[in-house]
Amino acid sequence: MKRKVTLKQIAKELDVSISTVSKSLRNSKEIGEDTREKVQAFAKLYNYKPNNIALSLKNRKTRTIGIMIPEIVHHFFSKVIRGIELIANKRGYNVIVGLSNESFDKEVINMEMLANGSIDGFILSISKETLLQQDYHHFHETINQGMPIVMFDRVVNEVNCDKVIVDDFQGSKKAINKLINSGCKNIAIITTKDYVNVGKLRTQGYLQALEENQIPAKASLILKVDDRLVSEDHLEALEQEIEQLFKQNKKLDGVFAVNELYAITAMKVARKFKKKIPEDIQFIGYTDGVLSKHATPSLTTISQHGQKIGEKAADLLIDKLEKDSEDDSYQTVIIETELIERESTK
Amino acid sequence: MKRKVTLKQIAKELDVSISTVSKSLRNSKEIGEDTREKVQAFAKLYNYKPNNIALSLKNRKTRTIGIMIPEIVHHFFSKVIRGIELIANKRGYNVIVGLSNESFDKEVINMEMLANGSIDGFILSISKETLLQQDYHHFHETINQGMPIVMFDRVVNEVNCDKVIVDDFQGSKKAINKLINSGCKNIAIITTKDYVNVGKLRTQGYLQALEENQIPAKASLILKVDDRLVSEDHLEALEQEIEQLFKQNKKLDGVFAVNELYAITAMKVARKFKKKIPEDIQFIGYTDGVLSKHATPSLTTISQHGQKIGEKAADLLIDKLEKDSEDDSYQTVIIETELIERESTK
DNA sequence: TACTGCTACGCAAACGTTTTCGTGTTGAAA
DNA sequence: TTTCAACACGAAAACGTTTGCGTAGCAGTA
Repeated sequence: MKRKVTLKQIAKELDVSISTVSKSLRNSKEIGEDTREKVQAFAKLYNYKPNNIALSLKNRKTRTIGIMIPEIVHHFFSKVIRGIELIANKRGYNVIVGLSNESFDKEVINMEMLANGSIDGFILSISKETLLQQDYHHFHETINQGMPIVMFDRVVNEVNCDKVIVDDFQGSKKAINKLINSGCKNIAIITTKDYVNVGKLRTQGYLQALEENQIPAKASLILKVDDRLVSEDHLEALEQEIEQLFKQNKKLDGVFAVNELYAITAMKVARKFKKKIPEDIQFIGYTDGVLSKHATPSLTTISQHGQKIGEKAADLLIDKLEKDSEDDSYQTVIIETELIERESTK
Repeated sequence: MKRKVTLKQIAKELDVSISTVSKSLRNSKEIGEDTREKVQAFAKLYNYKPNNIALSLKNRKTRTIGIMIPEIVHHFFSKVIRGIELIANKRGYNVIVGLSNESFDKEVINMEMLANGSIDGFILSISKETLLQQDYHHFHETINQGMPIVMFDRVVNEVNCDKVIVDDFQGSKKAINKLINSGCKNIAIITTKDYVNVGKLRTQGYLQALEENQIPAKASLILKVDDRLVSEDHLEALEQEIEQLFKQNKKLDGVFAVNELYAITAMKVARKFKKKIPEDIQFIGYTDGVLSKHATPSLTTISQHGQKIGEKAADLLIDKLEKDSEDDSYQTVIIETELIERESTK
């Protein structure tokens, strides 16, 4: 086992100074041609690569981006990571991942752990618990220390930073308009409690679309599910809530769900009620994932373009990192949604 | 914006030496009680946290684990990451993620990038291209530099390191035995080309199970799909190949597929052929993912326990990192598979 | 007084780089 | 012969830590 070779070792071996070696490798013309070549040959032979940690310490830059997300076993988030990694690598950065697991404490601890020199900036999506407690001091402190943050998807007005979001409002409207144009008269929405901002916006889009089409909204058509039911262990509870929705609205002919799982589960309930999809009732989900594509019937969805979100977030962050001027202007980029039509709608 | 405070700044402010500050914070009894308290109070006030990079350089340890996987938008791999992250965090390590995207070159480049001081050890699963080319020099070099590697799932005998694998052979047998016990007489396997080791093992398990039950294997019942068809863009091609399988074997009554997607697609084809599941034909998949759980009918699968694999791999790596003795013994841990019965089998 | 032994602190090296500045050696011009 | 620029290289500081060792000051003892 041979340890990694350092400048010092090369210097000693070739009987020159460390500076000479360093300059030779960086092709400084301060060094004579023969010395330079000799050093370079030796370095290549021993496969010399500069030590990243030493460089980081010297330059006070790590060329590493920290990601903090609530959950990684999730189609949307992993797509975002893929986007971030793609851009980061292309621009010479590495990516370090922290999981908050939807917990406020883990979010705080993980951020502190990474903020002490390990990374140059953050890309993150806020955990549900943090949204609930509305405690954003850790973001403010991080930003205050001069470490830029880019938030995506679950963002919050109280924090001043670059943001990449999906136009949930418009996306939702797009879905409802599609249902209306396909002949639906009684459209329900299955959404989450309001503290998750994206759920709130999607509900608002639903209401607005109805209004614009002179369709009166009915409270019984709005089902706000407790978030904890999204956890895969409480599927039966979720199913029962949706069954209630069907029973209360016999003429239901369209369903818009704010995530895949709700939509798939709703389709299952519809099948139980002997309704034909899409003839009797149509479905649209949100977040284009693997479930939508491979369900039977396949599910029409609003795609969020997770990868694009990641790419944009990474570009925003790296731009800020590499701009020397410290401007305090922040932008919010909106990634357009897209309606992907499949078999669950006419 | 206030930059992070350093020992030097505290020292200057309190008019003591840097060493005094450092020792005070580490509660060295070399330092007098009053000085110690003064320094600690000041440090707390300014929220001093030691700089990780400086520590890494000094200790020649980063307390960071590098993960290199072929793909992150993948239920199995993200579960593994979750397992790694869980253990790593618990034991005070961070996790840095590299994606090979199934490419040999990216795997090599990414590994070199991380190996230069950024991490203490690797946990990885080999890319398909690397498996195809059988070029493992980058693994050998990394290990030679004294950086431990733990491989999982897609491993290879040629590299000497700790490994965590699934008992694909037994898992596959488990599945086939289940089908046989449920009355299947003509069981097909949908698998990948042999260069992916896990596909090969699963095929062997299939053959062995048949043999043990005195059922002759038939070549027409073994469908080896080109891997590129797993990419979601070639679903029709995949579907056609499976249709061929059905046409050639009219009495087909059981299908074992080495991944979720193949299984789901096969069920779709069966439905097209008006076969009832599980009455006329039964299905078992491999890799328990979100598709299996929410398909209709839900799919019986062999679960690989991705999270456990990640946890075990992380424990193995950290154990090796923290053991000072340099023992050259490597172990291969086998994670048991589990048959999860759902609606696609009787 | 002279010595011993604490206590409480500072100095400096080390981790591996990069970079600024200084300097010894040439050869040529004055 | 002196002077000077050009060349080729080395010394040292800096990034932020930790730690072994040296030492000034002081009290106690012989």
